[in-house]
Amino acid sequence: MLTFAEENYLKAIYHLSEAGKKVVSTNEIAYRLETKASSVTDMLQRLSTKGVLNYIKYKGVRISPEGKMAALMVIRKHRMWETFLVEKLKFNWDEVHEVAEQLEHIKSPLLVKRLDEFLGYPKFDPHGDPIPDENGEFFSKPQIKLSELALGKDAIVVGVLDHTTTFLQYLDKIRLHIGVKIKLIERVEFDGSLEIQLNEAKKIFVSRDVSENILISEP
Amino acid sequence: MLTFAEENYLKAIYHLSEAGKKVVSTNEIAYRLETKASSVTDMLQRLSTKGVLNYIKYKGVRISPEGKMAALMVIRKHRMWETFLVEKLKFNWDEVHEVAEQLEHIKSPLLVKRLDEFLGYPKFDPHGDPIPDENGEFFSKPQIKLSELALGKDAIVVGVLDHTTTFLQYLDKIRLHIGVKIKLIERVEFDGSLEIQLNEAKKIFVSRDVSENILISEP
DNA sequence: AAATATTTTTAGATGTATCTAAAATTGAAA
DNA sequence: TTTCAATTTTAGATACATCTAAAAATATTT
Repeated sequence: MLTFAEENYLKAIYHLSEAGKKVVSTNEIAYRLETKASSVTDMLQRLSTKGVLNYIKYKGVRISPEGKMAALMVIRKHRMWETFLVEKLKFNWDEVHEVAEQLEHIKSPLLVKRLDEFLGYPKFDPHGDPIPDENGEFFSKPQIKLSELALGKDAIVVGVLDHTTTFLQYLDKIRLHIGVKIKLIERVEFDGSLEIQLNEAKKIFVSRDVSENILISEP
Repeated sequence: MLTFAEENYLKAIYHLSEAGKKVVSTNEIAYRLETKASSVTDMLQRLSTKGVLNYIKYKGVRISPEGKMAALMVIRKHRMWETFLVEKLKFNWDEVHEVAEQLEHIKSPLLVKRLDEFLGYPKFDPHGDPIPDENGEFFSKPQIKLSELALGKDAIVVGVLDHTTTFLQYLDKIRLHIGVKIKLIERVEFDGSLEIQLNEAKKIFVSRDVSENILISEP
């Protein structure tokens, strides 16, 4: 049985390693979790003993198959709770992260099963991120950044890379949500900002920074 | 901000003191929380420093007004989550306790508010226990034990004193649920067991032990 | 390749939450 | 009222999760 802190480390390592593909360094983990490298070393040694990480001193860490599954189950719960909060409790998509960070650690297989049923087996959370199923499998839509969209092309907004409150609230303000159809009207060479059309109606400008944090897919 | 363990101690002390009325001893708390008296002493000293308990060495402990409110908010969340699990996720009433023990520690005022709305502001949980409101206030129905019901009298089942899985499953089996109308047909003097009629239909026998763990009120 | 910089680990503390064993206090019985 | 038993507290450990400071290993630059 993993503690809350252990689950958080595992989740961070899973994300940093791009789904377990890459080796992750102590400093990367420390930066991500806003903690000290020495604390990370301690935890890596403990998680290694528990068999969820393959850790070699000074050489970085790799997530084990059991560790990957454990991380995926935490991510599954996190995204399922976010979906619950938005769909059922009328939370805004920028209000769910912190609460889901707590709820993701609740241990009850029955609860996860029933919640999944109650939500109608959702495949994506309110931010467009895929929800792993009970076997850790999930859809990964082919997607590119809005900044990479070709001029004149249509696309659908399918996700965001930044999950901060400020970014999500800004997207609310400009009415740019998951599922919205967009067309690239113009790209300003000087600063990389874009003029886009939303739902064949309103035209808006977004900066390069914003366009690099919005994920889109072919319609 | 209180830790999980601190909240659990406060809740236990609140219950043992009968809503903060009585002074509670170290041993009582240790027995209730299945821990050692020395661990309890440690915790009482810490909680006393935090202002939620008034503790005098060797003389027992009394819950402070702030402590009482904190305990009530944990109990509020516990009972609200139990209601959610039964009403929305189709849990049986004997399956909810352990999960609610985890969920009651989630810190989010917005979540509590929205959950309350979502459930339609319930006043009682699936076991018939009252749910305190945001000010810590709750209804306490005038209620007696089934064992104290007068012969030939009608009553409504409004609660249980024992919350264990085995007891609740037994009540399911004999179809004795919250809200059921009962009438006392006969009391066996020898062992205190009762013959009762459920919903003006089926007649059943229950032992004294069982009858002392069922709460009823006048119809 | 040696010197320097960066990264990582170890050593030693701190706070939480628990334990066992021993000491102190209280309450009850002789 | 003294003695004995029960209760409660303290002292000293252990595990978790974190920290700072110092040491060790690795990577980079000259």
